[in-house]
Amino acid sequence: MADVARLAGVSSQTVSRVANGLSNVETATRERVLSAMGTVGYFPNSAARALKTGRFKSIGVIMFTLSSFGNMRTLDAIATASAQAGYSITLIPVTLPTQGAVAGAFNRLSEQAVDGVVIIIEAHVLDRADITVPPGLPVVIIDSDAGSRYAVVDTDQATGPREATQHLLDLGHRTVWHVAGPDGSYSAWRRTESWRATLADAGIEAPPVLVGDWSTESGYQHGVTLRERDDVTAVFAANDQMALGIMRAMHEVGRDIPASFSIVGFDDTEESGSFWPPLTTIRQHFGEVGRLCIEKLLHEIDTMTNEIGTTIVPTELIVRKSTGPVPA
Amino acid sequence: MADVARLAGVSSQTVSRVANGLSNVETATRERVLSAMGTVGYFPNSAARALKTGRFKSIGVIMFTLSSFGNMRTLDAIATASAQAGYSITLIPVTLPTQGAVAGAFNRLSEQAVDGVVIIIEAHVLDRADITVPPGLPVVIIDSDAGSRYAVVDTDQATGPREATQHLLDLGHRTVWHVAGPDGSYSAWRRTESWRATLADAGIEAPPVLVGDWSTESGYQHGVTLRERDDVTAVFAANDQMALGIMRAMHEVGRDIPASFSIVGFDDTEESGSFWPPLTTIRQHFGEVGRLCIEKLLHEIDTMTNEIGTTIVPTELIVRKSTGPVPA
DNA sequence: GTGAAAGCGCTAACAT
DNA sequence: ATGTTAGCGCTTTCAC
Repeated sequence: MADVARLAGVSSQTVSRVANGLSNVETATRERVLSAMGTVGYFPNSAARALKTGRFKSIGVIMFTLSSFGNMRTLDAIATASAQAGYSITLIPVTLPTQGAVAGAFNRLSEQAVDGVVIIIEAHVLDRADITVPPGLPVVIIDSDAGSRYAVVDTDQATGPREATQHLLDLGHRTVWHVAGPDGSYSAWRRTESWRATLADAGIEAPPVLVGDWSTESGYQHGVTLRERDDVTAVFAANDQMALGIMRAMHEVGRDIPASFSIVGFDDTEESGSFWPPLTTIRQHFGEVGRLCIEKLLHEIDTMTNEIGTTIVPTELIVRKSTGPVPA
Repeated sequence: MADVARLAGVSSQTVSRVANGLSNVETATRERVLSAMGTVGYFPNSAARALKTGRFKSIGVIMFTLSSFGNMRTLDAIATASAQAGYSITLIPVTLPTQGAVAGAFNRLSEQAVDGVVIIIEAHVLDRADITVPPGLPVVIIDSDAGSRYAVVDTDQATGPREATQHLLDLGHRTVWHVAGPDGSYSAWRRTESWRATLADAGIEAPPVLVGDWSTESGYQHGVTLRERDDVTAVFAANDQMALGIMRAMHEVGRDIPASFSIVGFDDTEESGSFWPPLTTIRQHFGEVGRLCIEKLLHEIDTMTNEIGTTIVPTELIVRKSTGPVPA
């Protein structure tokens, strides 16, 4: 910067004004500074700027694993929305979902060069008294029940499973089995509860829950169990990957879908419509979640307020070919 | 920091030493400082530290879209490897693959708070004279032909397609059709070239290439075309998603896989083994690519050297159930 | 419209 | 083992 100032024959102050696009610089001076910047190859040093202004123009994202369809889509939307607002994204990965690892990530948060944080950790960790977000740091949480203490953006996890279950009941199935997400996942828990409530409303006792881990493989394992039973005609899987695994198990023994077996998934991934048969599922709007998230967070950052409360993003039932009337 | 120093009755220098875990501090003093930090609620200011040291402890990642299986797996590995080395990841998304957008991202690079950059942009953009990485900034590029000017980590894109094509020829198929990735993708181009060369080596004239865009939908479209022709018995698809779309098109008209039609994909996603039928494909080791990438980059950062040259990560042919002998 | 001075919070270098 | 000094590159404040 000093070089630029010397070359342009102005003070470093004026250079700063030009760099920030302030108006009170004469056009001729501005030109001179700009060209000096060019020849010197000047770029503002973000550390110095951040030190002075206290703003980093960056948003931190805490997440366990990127390798889940939903997280990735959400992150994509977050990155896009942030970029539009001139913020970059700092990834703060938490390798292990252990208590210590999460606490560590939260503690390191304060020394991170970020103006605010989005937390995508599908677990009840924020309920723990020993894990707290540093005070004064704007935060938005995705898929959490912490709406009473933080700003939360959440997908509606109740309506979708209800629609899925009801859709199957309407087709004449006597009951609907459920392959759930892992213990400890808040989303998984709510999908299970909604499925159970829907059956209860229909006066049906819920069959035992089969607990998976979101993976295709765990879906397949449960599918192998389910295919042995003639009385299982309909399943609601807590995500599309497990649904895919279940369908594979059915195909292996020649059980036709949907003639002898119906299944509904959850997520609606890019591929779900091309599974065989194309999967009936609940579409989540991950992009919308990410967008709203950043909108909220930027507002918090600008106003330095804490926007407590939950924003709900709805889902949609997408009926394809994996569901049909109960077999005769 | 000054507060901590005052409270602990030491100089700010000693506080700095404690904060950085240096050894030359008496245990009693360290304790005192540590407790003072606790009561004050002290956290080091990364901007000030960066300003002084010139190191940001952050690695930039430039990428087009997160929503591709490979990119996301690579990013996951990059994030994990970086975290282990104490670096965070700054995402620098390029929303549009236009020339201007890329140039813009590269220019902004210099004012970004990063010590080095990983570029995951599957296109020949780096060949353009007008797009250059700021000099002095350590860079590693993934899947590129720029190995003569930059450090590159690349998946072997030749062997896999050759194995895939040869696998199909060995099964007795007279020729192998190819559904390719989009024009402009370096990976797609190399897969196509390798497929063509393998056919040529077998004395077979290559059928016309069907150009897709990596999406399931584009695979489906080409599948609809291919299923009309009785002479098409084997296809090599440039990724698993397009393979899935092609299989769907075949299922729709009742063409049995692999009895009347064989297909090989590329990538080996989490789901590919659960497609129906389970997909024969070429496995890419995205995690390894990401890991090597960071290893190289950190070395560049530490030594401030430019490690020109390409590191190749091999692939594997995974034979499942989507390929079989040519129909009689 | 422009410049001079001060200081953000930290650490490298040197002194004790 | 600890303290003192200086300065990283920028912006804010105030003077002109």
